[in-house]
Amino acid sequence: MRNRAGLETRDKILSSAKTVLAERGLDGLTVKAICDRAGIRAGSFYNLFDSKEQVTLTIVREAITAIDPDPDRTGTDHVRDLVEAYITFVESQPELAKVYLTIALSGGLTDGSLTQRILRHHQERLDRFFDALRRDRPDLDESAVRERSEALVAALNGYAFHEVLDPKFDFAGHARRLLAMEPAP
Amino acid sequence: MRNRAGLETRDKILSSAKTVLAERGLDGLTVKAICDRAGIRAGSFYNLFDSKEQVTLTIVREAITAIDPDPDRTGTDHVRDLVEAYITFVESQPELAKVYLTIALSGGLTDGSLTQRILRHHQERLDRFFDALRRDRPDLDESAVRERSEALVAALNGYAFHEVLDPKFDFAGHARRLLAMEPAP
DNA sequence: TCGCTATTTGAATAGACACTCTAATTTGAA
DNA sequence: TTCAAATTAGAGTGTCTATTCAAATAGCGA
Repeated sequence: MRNRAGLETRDKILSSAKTVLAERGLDGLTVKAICDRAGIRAGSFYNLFDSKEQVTLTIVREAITAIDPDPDRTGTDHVRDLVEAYITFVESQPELAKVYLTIALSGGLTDGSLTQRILRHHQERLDRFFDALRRDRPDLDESAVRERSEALVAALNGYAFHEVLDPKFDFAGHARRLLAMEPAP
Repeated sequence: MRNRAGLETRDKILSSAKTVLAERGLDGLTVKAICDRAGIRAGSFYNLFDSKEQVTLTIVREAITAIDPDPDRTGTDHVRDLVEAYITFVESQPELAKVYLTIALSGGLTDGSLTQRILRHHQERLDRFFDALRRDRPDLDESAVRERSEALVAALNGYAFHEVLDPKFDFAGHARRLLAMEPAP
């Protein structure tokens, strides 16, 4: 293959960037830090990426894909599946989860393209939960479903947030118990 | 008074810093931006503060106070009061809320002093909710109270997070409905 | 082996940043 | 009014940042 070395370096950069992001946060994600950890020089970095932002964007895209697997199955999944998918994501890739939350909050980069992307994804996720809950609970009217799905997504994000602050937090347990919550009469 | 002018400038700096924080986020909070908006030069800034971090710390301390008013009343307040205090904070100072969440997540500054402070505050807040809920619900055993107060605080943070992402979100409504939630039988 | 291209290097650039310092100015107390 | 202290201005420092580029090197296909 003609450009095998380049692809390998590309992978090294992405994985090193994820590590740096997890250890030092979005602020600590400098080109120098990425290159040092990947064992390359800045020149190689810019041979493979046009900008640092492109790297961050790639990582966020990966996080989005991990949070919402099988987007094609929209229209057939149940709330339980969506919750389990989120649990799997947060537990298997906690640093990616942290990055997602961080960027969502801090607004990302200069031109806001990351924020745009995350907001769009956020809206799609809301819709997907709404559809699934509607299917699971035909006894509720639309506004009740809307309200509950919003509350559910928000609480899930809150639990993820809490888990980042306090790793002893039983994220999976709390997330699953959410499914059984009912408004008191 | 001998140093009235200095105190006035100090106030100008703090309020301008809060505005900048609201408009440009933690990344956009530069000494230059603060001074430009306050109509002063960097020299005056450093006459009144030792570092930029000191300003950020002051603002975060203010946020913490706003989230948890009357810390002396710990031991007498009810869950409803705590929730209402949080609603008031998030609705009246949304950008301060955002800063609080951002710093909690991203780790804040160089030496992590802000993060330490926020983590400590976070733990105190958990304890306060725990105490209040125990008082409000003597019918529940301790582990159930622990679990519920954790879930409540996490969900509140999640709702605040959600509100930052989507300003149309009915934060207050959802937060109040949390109080009425019960695990299904 | 040769040649071409992909890749890497290492130095250089330009801008932003927090922060410092000295000299000028303002201000309040006497 | 006088004067010393408080305050401010404004230029300057050094460090860090992302990014560029010409030149050196490496490695694949023929």
